[in-house]
Amino acid sequence: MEEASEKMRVSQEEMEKSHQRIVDGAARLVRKRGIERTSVADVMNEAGLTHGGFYRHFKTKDELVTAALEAAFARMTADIEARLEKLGPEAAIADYHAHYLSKEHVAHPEIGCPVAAVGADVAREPDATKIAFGEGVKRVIETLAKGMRGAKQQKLERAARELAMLAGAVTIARASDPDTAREILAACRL
Amino acid sequence: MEEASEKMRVSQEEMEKSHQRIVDGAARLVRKRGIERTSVADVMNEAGLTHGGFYRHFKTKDELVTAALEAAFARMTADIEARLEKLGPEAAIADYHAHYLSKEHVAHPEIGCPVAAVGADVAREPDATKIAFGEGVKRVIETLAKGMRGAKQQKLERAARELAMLAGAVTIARASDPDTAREILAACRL
DNA sequence: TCTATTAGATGATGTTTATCATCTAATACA
DNA sequence: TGTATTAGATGATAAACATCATCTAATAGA
Repeated sequence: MEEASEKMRVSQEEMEKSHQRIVDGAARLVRKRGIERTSVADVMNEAGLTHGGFYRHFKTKDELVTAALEAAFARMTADIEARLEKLGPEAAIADYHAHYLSKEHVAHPEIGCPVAAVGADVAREPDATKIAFGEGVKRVIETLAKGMRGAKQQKLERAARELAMLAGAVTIARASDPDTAREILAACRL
Repeated sequence: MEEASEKMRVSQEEMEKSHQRIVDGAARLVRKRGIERTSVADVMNEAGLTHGGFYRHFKTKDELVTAALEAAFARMTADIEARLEKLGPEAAIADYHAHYLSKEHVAHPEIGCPVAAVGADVAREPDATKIAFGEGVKRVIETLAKGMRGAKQQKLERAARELAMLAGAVTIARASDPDTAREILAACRL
């Protein structure tokens, strides 16, 4: 095991690991602090690197944000998929519903749904970012629909409404005083 | 009508008008560009003033943001109230539902619902701001509940779910590509 | 093994921004 | 009417930040 010296060039393999750390760190920081309040330097720090090296990985901060959102959505979809595998349709949805509206999810945006965490932010980002976001949303809805019964179109629409309500509820809960937060979550919990 | 000279002190009445212009401009800018991207100087400019005078009206930017949110929620509540007056219960809710999910609302956050416009932003603001936001949400829910039938608690819960879904849907629509936006809105339109 | 390439480090740079200090000319109250 | 007060203007200041230029030491391919 050699120590990394200061100005070391790193192997391709190492570089890919760096890339992953940068994207994952950005996905966490962006959901926690928002897009604007997440600086490139912070992300690089989080990845154990310094700010200058950033531009070997991404052309701009926007590009990083887009990649971070893709990563966050991928995790979210995988999470739902895992519950489907374990619990089967309907039960998986109920389980996810409860998880989404839980105290823990509300308290930890950095590992939670990107829609609730940065939905309003992304509305002001460039088109490329919105396209990635929309793609992520579409995939989440399709995954949720897998856990529902009925005709395909009905399932997709029900899934879309479900996501909208969940994201709205958690967004409101996080933006409100604890009392109002409780009320909203309880009303949506059902 | 006298011209306003450069370094004029203005009457109390005039000052209150300035105050209103500042708050209203902030309410518009904040919903349009987000809290971070709205600078004190921009707001003052919008109000026809220069940046320096700002601190005669507010102690900090946070205080302005809080006031702006209160103003935005007040307008939203008044809007629902007006529909209730004109259309009566149920019909007013249906009307507001359709308006909320309309292309126009999606395209104009600066005059629309603050939850969809800056919900994610407010989650990262100081407690004082969140308290004002929660208060606004509570008032909107109570107003929506007036337009519903059933027991009081049921009405409040139904109203809360309605607001959550509406805000979630519009947030997603604004943050996505046009295609995904259409799908979400259609699914929630019912 | 030798050399061209490059990941990451260091150190600007220019911009944007919240906030403060100071100034001036009206207002508001005595 | 005269004087203390203050709304708003001008100009500074200091902190963040995204991005660029440059440097260095390894890697990767011959």
